[in-house]
Amino acid sequence: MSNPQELEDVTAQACCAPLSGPVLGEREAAELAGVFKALSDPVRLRLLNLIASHEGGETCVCELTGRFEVSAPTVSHHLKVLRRAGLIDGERRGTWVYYRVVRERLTRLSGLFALPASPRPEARSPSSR
Amino acid sequence: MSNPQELEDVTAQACCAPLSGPVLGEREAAELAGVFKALSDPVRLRLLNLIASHEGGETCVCELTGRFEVSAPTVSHHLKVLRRAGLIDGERRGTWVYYRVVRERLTRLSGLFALPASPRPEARSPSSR
DNA sequence: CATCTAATTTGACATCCATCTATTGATGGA
DNA sequence: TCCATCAATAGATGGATGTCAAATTAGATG
Repeated sequence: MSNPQELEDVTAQACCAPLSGPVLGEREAAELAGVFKALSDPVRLRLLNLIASHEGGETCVCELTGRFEVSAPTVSHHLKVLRRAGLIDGERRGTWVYYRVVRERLTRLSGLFALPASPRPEARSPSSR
Repeated sequence: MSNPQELEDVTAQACCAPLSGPVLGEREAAELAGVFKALSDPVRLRLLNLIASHEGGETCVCELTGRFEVSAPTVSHHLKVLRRAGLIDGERRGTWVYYRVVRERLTRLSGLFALPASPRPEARSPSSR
């Protein structure tokens, strides 16, 4: 799961500066978009939620399949997508596989939506172009 | 743009509790996923970034088209998607249309990725099932 | 009213993606 | 070694989505 060559992280240096910060380059935008794409599915969101809120910090896949209206392979697929986005990481222990969230990743995303103190509404110059 | 019946907000009560919080219901997950879907495109991300970082707090569409490798109708389409997700709002003034970010929306997203103090790693009960 | 420009909508098309069934890989017990 | 179970992969398919060109709407101006 955390095997280096098995699944490269497509979003290595994505995300950091807030969305209201300096202009996003094409590359950063693409990487960031990848993370959000991973979060853009209801099932994946619920999977992430279950894993993140599970006591012990990790969840067995066997606890996830059957809890959704989709088949086990589909759950597996979604876990893979979350993993490729760097949001979770998995580890096999005997028969079962356990997933946990990548804390730093979630923490970083949080900062993305920070906004500056004020949008200076007095500066509303209509046709200032 | 902010015309009530023109474009209903599909994510009215989406998002609030952190992803690590109480279990996400199907409906909340679907609504939240919608917001992330809106953020899952590089062009949309750059548009949002430009609007959010523009001085005066708003940006004329005329400043956005031509700044991308996509056509004007496509930019318009993406702005509509961001609008439907409740991330931006637009207003026509004379010939031009101006967009601004919905601050509270971005602020709320920030809280989503908050994590509890510690995942209690000692509680790693392998096959507690 | 005619016309020009800004922005959006429409319709078409190619690609991507979530889902399933069937199969394969991995682990552990009889 | 054989089999049962958990998890992931492979391949197929229907629906969603990003894109564009062309048409349309909305204001401003002559």
